[in-house]
Amino acid sequence: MTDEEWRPPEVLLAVDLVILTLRSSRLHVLLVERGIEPYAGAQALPGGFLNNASEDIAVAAERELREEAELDASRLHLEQLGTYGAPDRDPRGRVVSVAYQAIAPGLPSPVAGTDAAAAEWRPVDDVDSGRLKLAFDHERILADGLERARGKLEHSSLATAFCAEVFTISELRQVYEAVWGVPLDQRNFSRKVQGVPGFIVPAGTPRRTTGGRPARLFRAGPRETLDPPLTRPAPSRTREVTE
Amino acid sequence: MTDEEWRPPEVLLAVDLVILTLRSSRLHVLLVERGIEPYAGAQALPGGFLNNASEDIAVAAERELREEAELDASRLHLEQLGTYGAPDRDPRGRVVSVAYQAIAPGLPSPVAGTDAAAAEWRPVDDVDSGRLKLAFDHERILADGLERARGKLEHSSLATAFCAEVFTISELRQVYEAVWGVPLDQRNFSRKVQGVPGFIVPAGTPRRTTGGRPARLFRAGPRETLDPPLTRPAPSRTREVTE
DNA sequence: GCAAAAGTGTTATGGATACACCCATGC
DNA sequence: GCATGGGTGTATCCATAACACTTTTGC
Repeated sequence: MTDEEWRPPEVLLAVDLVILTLRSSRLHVLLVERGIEPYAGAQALPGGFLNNASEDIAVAAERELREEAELDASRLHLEQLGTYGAPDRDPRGRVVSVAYQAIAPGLPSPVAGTDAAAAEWRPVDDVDSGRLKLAFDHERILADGLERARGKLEHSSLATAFCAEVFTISELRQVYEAVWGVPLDQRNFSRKVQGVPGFIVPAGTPRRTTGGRPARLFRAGPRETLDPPLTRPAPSRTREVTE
Repeated sequence: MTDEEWRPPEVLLAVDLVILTLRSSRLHVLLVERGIEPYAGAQALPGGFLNNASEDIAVAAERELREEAELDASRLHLEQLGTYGAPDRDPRGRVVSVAYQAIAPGLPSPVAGTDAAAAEWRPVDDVDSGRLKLAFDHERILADGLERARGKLEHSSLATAFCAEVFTISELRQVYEAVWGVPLDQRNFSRKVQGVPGFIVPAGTPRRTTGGRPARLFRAGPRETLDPPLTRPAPSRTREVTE
């Protein structure tokens, strides 16, 4: 406020990405092996600094998504997760990181590409259980991203972002089961999602058989917020009531 | 990645505050009149730049809360809302703002103080309806904060942050009615909140009469997440189903 | 025919709503 | 006593959960 000579301090602004996907019914996150110090050799979330002083933060997130993961931001869900700016989080100096969360459909090949050679899909369980350590405060960022995803499945159509453009209800259910970590009744789930207007809409030819009756195909509907929501089973609740 | 000579750009980091409270059953936000350009004379959210390069962002938010609103961060709810960094959001240059949301109990006097002379509580309706214009992108920040608050009332104990240390169930209900903008049945609400274990706990002498039977007093319980949640009535849902 | 996966029907239960009714205080 | 606000009881309704059953394919 009182600015005679005083000038506000400048900081370095970085963008980090929590990119989640489903591979063989398990939740995975994209990690890169760091090539330079600090934390050289450690696993970290993809990310980087702003390109120049006039680059928009969201644009920088899309650029990193393209450069490090070879993913097209216009084809997947991307939202801001939070900003992490503890003074000592990066030994190089004052780096403030804006974390973004991306949800990608399951992809056939990992990310074998040009610039993204170091990137690999890792099961989130490996990080959760402590088997895999991440650089900086990236474990916290990932944890926040997972928590956000779990919550958003209930109230938003985020789950369809894990699926290909057309998908079956079973595939959608597997998303919920993987992210929530609970089994769901296939029959009730089917009716429930179809009961939410605008969540999923039928998509053409019901053919994609894996040995049983072919499932009908759907694609994501226009609705972003689910009403009524899909409530996840609450083991904690029933336990507490019994006592 | 390829850093021969290249250095990442630096940005100015600001903190803005969405401070909400309840005054005479209406939701208010704290606004300050800007004294300097840009937007001199306009209403804006309280906020400011980092003090120095090693100040933590959350600490800066607490400091602004103290300086501009004379509120003690340790006594109220404070959480990060989001980061706003469009390149053209501030004509002075590249300013990235980390927005924080604070919830304060209704206070007797507004904020008549020393440094916070320019701060005033304003009904959020005045901004919502367009009667009151805000500087920068602060209308969007406020809108995001309101949306966040509305959602969090359902799943968290945020509502108690609007109340004094001890409060009646009616007072708590008024919080929900003001933030959601809907009337709630006093009797069902009473049972519902008491049915959530750990949400509110009895607090001593039931005395605070305004002409009727004295209400029992409560204080916030240990629980942060509500299980089961308090669902808000959905007028949109019933309307859409009928059509 | 048989296995496998998808989809439909039915029922019991529990929570939410919408009330009527009772309680405790000030005046 | 009576007005005023706080608290409890209860019937109805509807969404959910649990499960049996039918349908449609590949082999």
